[in-house]
Amino acid sequence: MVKKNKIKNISAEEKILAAAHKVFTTKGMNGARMQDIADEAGINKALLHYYFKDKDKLFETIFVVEAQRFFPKITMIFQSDAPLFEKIENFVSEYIDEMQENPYLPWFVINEMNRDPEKFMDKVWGKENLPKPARFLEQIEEEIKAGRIKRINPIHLFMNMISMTIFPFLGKPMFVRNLRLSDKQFNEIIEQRKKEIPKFIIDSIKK
Amino acid sequence: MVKKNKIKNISAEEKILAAAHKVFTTKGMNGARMQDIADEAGINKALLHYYFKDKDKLFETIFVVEAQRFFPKITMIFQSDAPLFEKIENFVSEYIDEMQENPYLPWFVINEMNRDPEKFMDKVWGKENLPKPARFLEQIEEEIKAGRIKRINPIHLFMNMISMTIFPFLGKPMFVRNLRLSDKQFNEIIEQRKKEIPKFIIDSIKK
DNA sequence: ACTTTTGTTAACCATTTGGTTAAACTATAT
DNA sequence: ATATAGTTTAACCAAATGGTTAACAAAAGT
Repeated sequence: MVKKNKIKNISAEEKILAAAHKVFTTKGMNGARMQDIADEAGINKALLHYYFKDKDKLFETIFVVEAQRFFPKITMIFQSDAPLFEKIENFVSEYIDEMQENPYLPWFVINEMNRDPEKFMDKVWGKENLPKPARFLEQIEEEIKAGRIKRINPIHLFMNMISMTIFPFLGKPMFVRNLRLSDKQFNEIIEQRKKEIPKFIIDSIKK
Repeated sequence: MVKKNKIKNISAEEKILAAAHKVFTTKGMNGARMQDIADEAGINKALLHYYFKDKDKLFETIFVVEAQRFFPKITMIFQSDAPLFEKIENFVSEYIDEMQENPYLPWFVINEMNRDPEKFMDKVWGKENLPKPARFLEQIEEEIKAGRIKRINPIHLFMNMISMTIFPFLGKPMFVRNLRLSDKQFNEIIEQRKKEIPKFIIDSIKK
């Protein structure tokens, strides 16, 4: 009656999830085909609908996991109590690590976010559960008042940090082509950015 | 025999182009429906195929125009001979202007670029016609040698500038929600960034 | 053993979607 | 005015696509 953990069942459902993950994150919801997912999983298309009601449901299952992977670190930086500079270093470094392992992530998330912003935001943060930027903004204000950093609108600082961290993954095809970078070189550049971005920021705001 | 510029023809073809522009740039190639475009244009679906062979052809027509709108400024900054700081200011300011008028642009371009990077890049820059970053890189090296700016890998400087300029448009839904910004406030922030980004960069690299 | 539940498939179905056809309509040239 | 070339449409078509069904197989419960 209750779902048992038969070895076969698990492996089928997980094959589906792995396949759906691959297809959805590379093609997006609109570009993904249920048949592609079935093929990728090596099973019959009907089995997809046996485990997951329909395409939307399957997509949402994948999507929520990926979005949770992408966003919580933004929340984290808001709420942690580490010193500002350390916080910046942690954020950049952890984010880049995450995206080096899942380079599709930024495109996937940004793409789906723009496809239907309302539904998206509600699904990622429940209507209530929003990260509170107050702590982060306050912290910057404190540093300014203490005379340790220059006056800057915290929002710009926040945007700059996130932009420099994420965008290179989105613009990769453009960067590698126009800067004549090999894949290896691009990855090296990205690796450098873990230190380069915090340095760039701190050089800019430190008094 | 030869196509005449009858008023009606022009207006039909242009209605199609305007409609295709709207649908493609908001939904993307995969999300766009030929019927939607026809409806938007207020004409019969068959007429789309009368003026444009098929969906791919129509898409490409729109796409090339938009991509040309998005990319040439990157080329420009490489090739101009303006002083470095001025170049940065021009780039940021002009780019933001362009995207304020066409906020869909970054998403559309990034999206299609990731959908098929090879075809994309070839279509935007013909296989030969690549911008040469050498001038820009040299210029930064010169400034470093002249002791006017700190040592920095020009590639990082380039990535930072582009990232800070473009990304806020891609992440808008996230920013407005998490920072509790109204549309008006968001636009004000963006407006500020025309000065804020160059300042942020120059503060960081100036000796 | 045999009944029931769960897992899996091939074949099928309905809708959507890009694209075509043939006919009708409009403007222009003769 | 009428023939002609260009424009527009309604109706249609075939392929793609998401989803269902019915039958069968494998496990689990009794």
